[in-house]
Amino acid sequence: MIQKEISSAVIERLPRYYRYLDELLEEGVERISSAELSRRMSVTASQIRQDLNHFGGFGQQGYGYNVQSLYNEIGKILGLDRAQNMVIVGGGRLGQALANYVRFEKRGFRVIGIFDRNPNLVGMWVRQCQIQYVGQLADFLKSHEVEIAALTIPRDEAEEVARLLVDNGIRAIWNFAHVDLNLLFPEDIVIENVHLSESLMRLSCKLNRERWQADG
Amino acid sequence: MIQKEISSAVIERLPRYYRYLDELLEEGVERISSAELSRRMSVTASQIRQDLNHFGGFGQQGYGYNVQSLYNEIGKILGLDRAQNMVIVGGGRLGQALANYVRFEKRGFRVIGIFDRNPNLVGMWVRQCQIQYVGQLADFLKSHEVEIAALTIPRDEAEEVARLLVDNGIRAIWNFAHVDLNLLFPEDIVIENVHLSESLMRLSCKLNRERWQADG
DNA sequence: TAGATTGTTAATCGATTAACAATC
DNA sequence: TAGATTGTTAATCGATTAACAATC
Repeated sequence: MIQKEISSAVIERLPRYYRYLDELLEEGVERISSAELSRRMSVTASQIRQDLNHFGGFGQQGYGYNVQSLYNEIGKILGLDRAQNMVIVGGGRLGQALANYVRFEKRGFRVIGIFDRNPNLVGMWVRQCQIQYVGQLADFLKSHEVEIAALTIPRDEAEEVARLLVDNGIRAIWNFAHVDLNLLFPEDIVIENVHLSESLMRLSCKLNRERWQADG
Repeated sequence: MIQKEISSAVIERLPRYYRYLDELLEEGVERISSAELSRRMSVTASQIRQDLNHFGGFGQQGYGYNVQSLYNEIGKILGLDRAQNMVIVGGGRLGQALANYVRFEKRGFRVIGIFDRNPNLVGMWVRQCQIQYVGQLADFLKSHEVEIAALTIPRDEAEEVARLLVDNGIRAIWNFAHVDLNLLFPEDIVIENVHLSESLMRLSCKLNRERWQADG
């Protein structure tokens, strides 16, 4: 598997390919051409071929792509071919929602700890985990192999906790707090921001523009 | 306010500007130059000026931008200058998390109904709403003015419910289910997808590439 | 072999950045 | 007026699409 420098535009799209391939597998489809996949996903066949070729020839001329092996290959690129431990910091509803999300487990993500600073939440069972006091987080990270942390706490606390996480070996932060953590850490710490309120604003913005266009 | 055709790349960035302007207001900053803002946000000053100019001259030569008025203007573009009602379909933890999220209210989004098909959840209070049975959704939409619906239900049910929503006047769907609803509806229905599992895969993908680069 | 479909190069399109004249 | 900083045009860069030769 040759990896050229892959643009983030391609990385953005990979999980979506993966999802469609998963659906194809469920349907029992064995092979698919870029043209057929392009119809389903409504992107150009050209783009599909370009994207997949970044990783070396997954396809075969005159045949197309084998769904199962393409699925496996993309899974490897996404790092889904191994179990990955994860902690969740912030045991509120959002943290609980993430912990309960069964599908993550199917992808190899395993929540091994949930932490909160609120004593009312500490001790509560969420799926297979009991919420622990956040003061125990550092020790926990030292004694467990975890690279990924989800951060579902308020903005004000996020930076401090993020530093603690990184200082204790966390390599990737799935950040739901409204701070741009990426500006605070060196490049080799992976940050994926999910800013829900910004997403809602985009929705509202598009809706607003619709109204505009309808008016004028 | 002149509105040229605005690229989605710009719309993507607007909420982030809005957030930074909000922070500046909290700090009591009255004016800011594109250069200074560019430092804070770590984007180019050029991009900021280009972006803001899509909407007509918010700035003033030799002075910069007035934080308060720029904040207000962007707020208008984002449609935050008026109250917007919203229903949540799916009363699980994720739906509850969204309903509880206070900050949305600050932005004018008001959750006026939560629905679920699970009888165990029906009747439960979440913030100011009591979860209702999903069978009552259509009637509710007919008798209330709502344009926005958040969809936090499993993939399999999403399409059917989305059709019901659209048939009953919903104009914008904030979609957390793992389906591309945008492929199913005409262009004037606004869809904003939040695919959390894909977000986590991107995180994992970047982490995976880090490891690669470290190795070889 | 003929047909299908990829891999890959070249052309186009759009978005970002640089530069500078306009103007507060 | 002089200095600062925008608005805006032009240049660059990157990503998407089109086209077609390679090959299964």
